[in-house]
Amino acid sequence: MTIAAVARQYGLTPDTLRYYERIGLIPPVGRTPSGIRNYREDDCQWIEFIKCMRLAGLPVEVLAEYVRLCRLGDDTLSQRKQLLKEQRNKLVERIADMQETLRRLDIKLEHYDQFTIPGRSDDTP
Amino acid sequence: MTIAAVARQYGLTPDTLRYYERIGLIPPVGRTPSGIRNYREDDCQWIEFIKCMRLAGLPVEVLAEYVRLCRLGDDTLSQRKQLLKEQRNKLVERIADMQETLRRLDIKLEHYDQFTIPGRSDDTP
DNA sequence: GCTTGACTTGGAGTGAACTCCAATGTTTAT
DNA sequence: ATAAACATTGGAGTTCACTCCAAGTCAAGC
Repeated sequence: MTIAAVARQYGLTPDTLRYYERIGLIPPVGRTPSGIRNYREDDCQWIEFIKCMRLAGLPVEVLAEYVRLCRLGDDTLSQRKQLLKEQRNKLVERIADMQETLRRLDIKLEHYDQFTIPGRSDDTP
Repeated sequence: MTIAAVARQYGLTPDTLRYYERIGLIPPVGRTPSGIRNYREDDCQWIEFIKCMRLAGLPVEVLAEYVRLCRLGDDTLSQRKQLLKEQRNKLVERIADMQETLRRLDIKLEHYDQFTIPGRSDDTP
């Protein structure tokens, strides 16, 4: 799979994929004899995983460290687990913050409803 | 209330508060005769609101626009409502993304448990 | 075999959101 | 009344995460 195809498949750009590889956010990708990246199944797995984690806001630095540990083999299992656990806990906190904000926005919107002419609005046809 | 006191109260820095005011993320704060900011109750309300929204990732540009609309009076009620509704919907999406990621992290962690010596770990004493 | 388009690298540039600094003015405590 | 601590401004610097570019290489179609 070429870089363009992978980029299309995951909604990233080739530049982003090269960047991710450069900083170790995904392991090095194999090349054709002429030096062109040839993405295999498990490269795609990594990309999908990283994309998901990035979407949730995990820092690239932390993810790069995770990838580094994975590449060091089984000796790093507990370090990896620790790293993921930390990120998990931060994520839970951030979700809670966002849910609190959501609650506030909903209250504010309800409040606005009282002052806005109750008729058709843009996303409730 | 001085800028330092407000900063302490909300876990921000004076620099951030000045920055927020400069870019219109909070309405202009009243001054003492000598030009020093004197935060009143409703300045603090704004700061608390903005802090909550920023914590959830709403862009400063959008929040500044919201503040601008608020300061223009009742004519902007429906625009404000529209703005908040959009941000609310994006927030819901982001929360969903993060919950999906959380689910994956939990699965991964469970998986790690199978390979890690089940003994005391750092945060489950 | 030559054009067209995709790929390569290294490095520079961008945008968002702060964060820091210097120079200067003000308040407070001794 | 003077030092220390805190305030002001304008503007420069930082961090994060990309994103773009130039100069060159490679592959596919005609």
